[in-house]
Amino acid sequence: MDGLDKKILAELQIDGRLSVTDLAERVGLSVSPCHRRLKTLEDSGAIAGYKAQLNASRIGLGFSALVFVTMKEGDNMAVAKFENEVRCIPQVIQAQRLFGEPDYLLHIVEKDLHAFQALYDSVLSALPYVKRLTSTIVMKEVVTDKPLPM
Amino acid sequence: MDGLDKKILAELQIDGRLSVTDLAERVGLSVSPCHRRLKTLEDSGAIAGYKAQLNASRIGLGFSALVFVTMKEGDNMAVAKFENEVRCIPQVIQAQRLFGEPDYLLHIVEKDLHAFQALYDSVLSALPYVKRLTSTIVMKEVVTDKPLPM
DNA sequence: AATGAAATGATAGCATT
DNA sequence: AATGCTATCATTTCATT
Repeated sequence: MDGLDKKILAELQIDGRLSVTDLAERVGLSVSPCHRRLKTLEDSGAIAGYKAQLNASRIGLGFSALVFVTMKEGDNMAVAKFENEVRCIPQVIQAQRLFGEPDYLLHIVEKDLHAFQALYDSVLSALPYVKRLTSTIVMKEVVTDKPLPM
Repeated sequence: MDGLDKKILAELQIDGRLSVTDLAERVGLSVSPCHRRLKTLEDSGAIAGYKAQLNASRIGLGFSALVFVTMKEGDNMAVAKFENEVRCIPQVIQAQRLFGEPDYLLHIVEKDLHAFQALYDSVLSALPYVKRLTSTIVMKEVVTDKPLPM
């Protein structure tokens, strides 16, 4: 991974739909070698994929909350089972396992506070091996989806 | 926004580099109307942009932490000044203002624990209007960049 | 508001340096 | 490893239904 590869990654984090022609021009390469480098970056897994960034509130998801999860002592499958359940909840758009307590942070999006309450009562509270849930409402996204520093 | 628009958004959240030709086929439309809908979704802001998703640890950013920020009582510019400083820190890839205390959650990526310590001591501790910082190391990303539910 | 067709432009493979 | 060339495929506009 040299400077040209880093330039390619930087450009594609700003505009993931750049044509290889435009990309080549921006990084100062002609089309073919740029295309070859791009494929290598994709195949190596450095580029995991490409995604459209949606404006959540424009598609009816104006509410966002964080839920901290503290786990009970469980058997050695507790972690895997809990994580699999979490992955199946569409409103959980991000989940992280932490060192120490709480054990997890879940980032939730919903239509509004009422929809969140319903989700909390019926789905989140029913997650297995959970000792305690603590939630915090997000007031504002200050920084989202920032390009990774390189 | 009808069902076809939602299908278009769902597909582009899975693969943001889909050609309009492929997209049209997947949503069951011919190319031109699909192209027209896509432009409308982009122009309306429902699609904010497109981005390559990078594998952070593959580009030397194997360390991730959360930093909770509690603010001092400040003048009425405190919030704006703090947020502008936060936006300028490349390692802060996500920042949210919360209701109640703590006031902010910052999501940080770095090369390793040492790089994080350096950032913490020299940059994060120097942020204005801050009363207290609390940090938590992320053990594992369980869910990242999940498509929004529609 | 969707379709088909046609001109312009992009992609991807291959031969060359 | 980068370049230029070329055939194939995609994008985008416009006329039609």
